[in-house]
Amino acid sequence: MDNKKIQRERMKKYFIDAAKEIIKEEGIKGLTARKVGERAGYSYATIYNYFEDLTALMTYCVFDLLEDCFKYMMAFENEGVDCKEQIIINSCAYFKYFAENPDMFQLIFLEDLGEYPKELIENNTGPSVAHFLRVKLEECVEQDLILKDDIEVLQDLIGSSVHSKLLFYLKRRDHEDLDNILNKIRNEIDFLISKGKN
Amino acid sequence: MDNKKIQRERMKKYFIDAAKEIIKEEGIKGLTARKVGERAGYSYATIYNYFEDLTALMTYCVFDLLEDCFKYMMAFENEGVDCKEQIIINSCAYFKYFAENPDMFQLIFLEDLGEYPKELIENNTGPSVAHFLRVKLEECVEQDLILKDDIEVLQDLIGSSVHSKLLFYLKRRDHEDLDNILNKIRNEIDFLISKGKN
DNA sequence: ATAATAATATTAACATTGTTAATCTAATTA
DNA sequence: TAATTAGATTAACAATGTTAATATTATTAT
Repeated sequence: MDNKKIQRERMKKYFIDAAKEIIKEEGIKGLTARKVGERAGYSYATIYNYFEDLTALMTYCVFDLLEDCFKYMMAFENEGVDCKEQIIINSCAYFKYFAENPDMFQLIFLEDLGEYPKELIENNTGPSVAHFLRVKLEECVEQDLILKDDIEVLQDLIGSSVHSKLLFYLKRRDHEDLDNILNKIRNEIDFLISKGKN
Repeated sequence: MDNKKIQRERMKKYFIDAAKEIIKEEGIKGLTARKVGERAGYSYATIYNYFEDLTALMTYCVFDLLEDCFKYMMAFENEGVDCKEQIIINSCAYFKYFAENPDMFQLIFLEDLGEYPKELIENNTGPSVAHFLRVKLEECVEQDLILKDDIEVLQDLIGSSVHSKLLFYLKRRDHEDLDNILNKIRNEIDFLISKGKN
């Protein structure tokens, strides 16, 4: 009976889609078992036949929503542009995406989701943002902008620069405005890549 | 009637202390109005005579707990040590403090606390960790390790490196162990300060 | 010192929440 | 068509933050 599995997956999807909608419209705090049930067209308790608990459902949402994020980011790829500039553009796009979608940041980086179900990890083979950055840094090596040995550190420092700024911005721990922060990101990447080779 | 104010402050302190204890013992999720009331020796609703709501109480705790953090950090200051090394030691200490006190990280950087009461902001004149880092970087300038113009960027990049690693470590978004991360911090600061001057 | 008043603390109550157990309904199988 | 199973629903629980009504204590006025 493979139909069983198909049906089960379909049911799960109803709840996941409902949850995604709610998250998008009302944020994570707006996500409740009752609302998910209602929107999916089932009773509130039915969820528990398909998901361990609410955070399990949330976890499925994360992996689904991650795709949106990637798509947004990749729209900024531009073959013609110099690779350092491409890294800057992409990092700023990454920042802007989360600045515009704070709940995605919350979900992807902050929410306590326990361990991810392995089912989800296995399916997550798409090209990650980290991977994109690495490819571009390798291009920088070819163009003699940075040293091959520094790729690792630079990748980490650039990622840190952006993530930490997102953290402070979205959690209102500093009071800089968006343009200011984007400038800082630009400056720092420029600093890292220009001074890298020496 | 200035006694009124004194008494009010005292009452507030009872609740703040109770809340701090609970946070230390059971984490932020363990903090409830009922528990605070019980531990402070009052009914659960009395809190609302002294604080707008639970998050207001939490905010007071943050500022109180911040002091603990500073003390811990400053214990690592060592006049004899080279300034680059001092920055590394201090950054690692900072990381370790939050690694050992994840709830402090949650409170200080992640929790949604709304705007801080101005009363608290005004009293917060203690030397911040950021300030300490800046002083040490200025020392590095004097020793010709870095350029004066780069202080800003370097301060930001070092802070970002540590904060972002804390974020990923504490929220289990990567799976590196503590020693590994501390090594990375060391490497990155070393990279930033060694390559800074060129 | 006692009565009136104001300040403060407590209890009761409400609306929400996640989650579980008991019950009902629809589908499958014999 | 009857028996069984799977699935969905309702009812219920305990915990939470918060508010309104009530009780208590402290202050003030007579």
